[in-house]
Amino acid sequence: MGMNAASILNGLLQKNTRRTRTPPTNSITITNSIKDHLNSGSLKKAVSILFAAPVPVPSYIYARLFNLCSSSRAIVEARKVESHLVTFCERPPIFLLNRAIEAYGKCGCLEDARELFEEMPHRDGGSWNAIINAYSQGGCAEKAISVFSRMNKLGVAANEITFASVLGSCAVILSLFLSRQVHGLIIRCGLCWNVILGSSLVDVYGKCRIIGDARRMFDEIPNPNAVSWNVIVRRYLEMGDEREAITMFFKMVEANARQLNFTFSNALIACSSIFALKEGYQIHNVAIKVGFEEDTVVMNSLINMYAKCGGLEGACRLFDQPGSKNVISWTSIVSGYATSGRTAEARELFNKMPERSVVSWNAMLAGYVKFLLWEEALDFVFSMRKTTKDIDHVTLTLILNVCAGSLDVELGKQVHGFVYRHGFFSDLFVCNALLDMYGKCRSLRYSRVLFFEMGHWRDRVSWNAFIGSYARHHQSEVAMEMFREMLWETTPSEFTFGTLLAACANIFTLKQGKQIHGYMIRNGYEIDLVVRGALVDMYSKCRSLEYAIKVFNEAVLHDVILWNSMLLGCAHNGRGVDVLELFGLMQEEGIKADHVTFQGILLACIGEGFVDHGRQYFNSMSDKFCIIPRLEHYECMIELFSRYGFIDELEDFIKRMPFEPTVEMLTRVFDACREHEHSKLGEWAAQRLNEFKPLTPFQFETLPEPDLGKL
DNA sequence: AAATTTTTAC
Repeated sequence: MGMNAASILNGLLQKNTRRTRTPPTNSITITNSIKDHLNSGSLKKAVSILFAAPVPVPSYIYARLFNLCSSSRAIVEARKVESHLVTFCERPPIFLLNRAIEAYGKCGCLEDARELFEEMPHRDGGSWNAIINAYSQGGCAEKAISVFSRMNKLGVAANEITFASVLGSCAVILSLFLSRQVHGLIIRCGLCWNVILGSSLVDVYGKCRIIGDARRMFDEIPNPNAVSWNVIVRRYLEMGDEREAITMFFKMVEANARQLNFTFSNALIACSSIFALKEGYQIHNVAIKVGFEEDTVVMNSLINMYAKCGGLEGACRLFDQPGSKNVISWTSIVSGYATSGRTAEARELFNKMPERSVVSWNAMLAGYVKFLLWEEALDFVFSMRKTTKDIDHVTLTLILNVCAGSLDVELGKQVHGFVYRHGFFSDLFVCNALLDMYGKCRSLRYSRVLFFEMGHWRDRVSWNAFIGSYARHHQSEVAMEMFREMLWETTPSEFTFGTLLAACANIFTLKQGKQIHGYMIRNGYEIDLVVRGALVDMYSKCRSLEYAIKVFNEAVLHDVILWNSMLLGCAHNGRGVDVLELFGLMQEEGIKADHVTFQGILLACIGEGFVDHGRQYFNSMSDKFCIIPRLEHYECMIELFSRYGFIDELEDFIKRMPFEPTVEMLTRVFDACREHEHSKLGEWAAQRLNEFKPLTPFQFETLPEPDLGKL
């Protein structure tokens, strides 16, 4: 302890001076020589000349030396200058020692800074500022604050520099209590008109998520500068109030304040996340007007905004401008195509990328995942693992989504192992994706183990995933019990209610479903379209069609999903005529039917025996509604013809299908033929059934080995 | 003399 480089050098210096009685060197010559080196920026030479001279130099030379040490982060030189100073100046001026503390702080040597500060026989306010700032800049917010409180106890007056550092530290530890106290002190010192302190207060209140106070502080700043505006825009964005972030940006334009490129990117992020294409376009115009269209950050943010807000053409136009192509803009473009479902084009662009980062791979993969293209996604993961060893928490989350979507619990377990081995276990997003995967793969055992292993750093999403796995196992009582358990720890979200209601719908427990509905009303939860759909579904599956209709009618807005819930609800309750009537109303409202709508309609036709109608509706799908009938629609038609004995039509239908009939279809046809005594078609079906060989189960091991564990 | 924000792509 205490034998740092400075003190060793100190000792050497003293020995040196004692032994060799060098004649007093001309101090002016030395000073001039050091000045020359300082002017040409060669710090090392300046310091070595100083170090060789056993005489003090004027204070301003030491000051310049320390400043250069600070800006070039030269710790060795800083130590040499300090040791020279304390050796040859009997009582070094305090302000020079303050410079030394600053230099140590800037070099990140907080221990040197602290030691010097503690050893100083006399300190002034600047010494306190220097050490507090060193701590606050060096990432030791708590230490900065504790030195500040020591300073206060000793009655040393703080100034704006002190407060700026302290507020910076408050913003790191997110202490609202402390921030308010410092705010009080600032007011008492009459410093609240200082722009920097004002902006810092906006910053710290915003970071503590007291956005109202942040805004009040902002409004009190007499002349907000570029940083002040940037902070308020950024804080609104982080609060999720994108509208206000954009509004503040335009206010800034009105106020003629100078923009920073970051302010543009913050405002554009706000536009992206609420799909505000029009506002984004206006911001683009501002960027052109103030000459920011060359700035890479602004350019990339603009490309990203257009790509996200559905203005892909605009994004491409910017992208095609010379000098606009880099990894980030490439990735934005690929992501724009991928997330809008144009995966083939996205992939083509992706393949053309001159350079890719892990984010580029993730963007492409996210596209496959979003559009449920599990096979493509899996192939893509394999080539990703072959091409690069880059992988991050986002990749892992996406791979887990693929596992969940394709119900591949084996691959999921491999990923789980990878997560353990590579230190991703502390990532809540990854762990929640693991929980979700086990839940969707119906691996309740693994879900439970993981959920309890996660202990108390789980969040609301973890609970939702966990409750979801019980719901999927039709254990709605346990799901409800877990819900009550959840309330001790966190607050539920709309997603929770959707999950619980689906669980109730699956096992037809009206009582619990009503409890959840009641809980939501009592606690003032907004019933959004998803939850409303789940409620309609639950009530109708629990045979409370009247409630279902009531919930349906209470909606201000009916989207196609809500209509579908209602249609299917009626269909499941044997109210086929109502289904067809509702379908008419739905079209009057101008809602475009989708494939689920037609499933409801066809089910209604089956229930009512409307064979003609069924046939017409089925044909209208592709003729009028541009919906390609899916497997389930073909199944409905086969059921319709089979149940009502339309065997000739059945034969015609099944033999003209654009794909091979499934085992289930053939079995149904076979049964229908037996019932309606139609041996010809029955024999045909029986023969086709015999051709089916037992399926070999999908083996992950036989695929090219990705071995997620080895990299 | 010194200090505040921000770091764009999943």
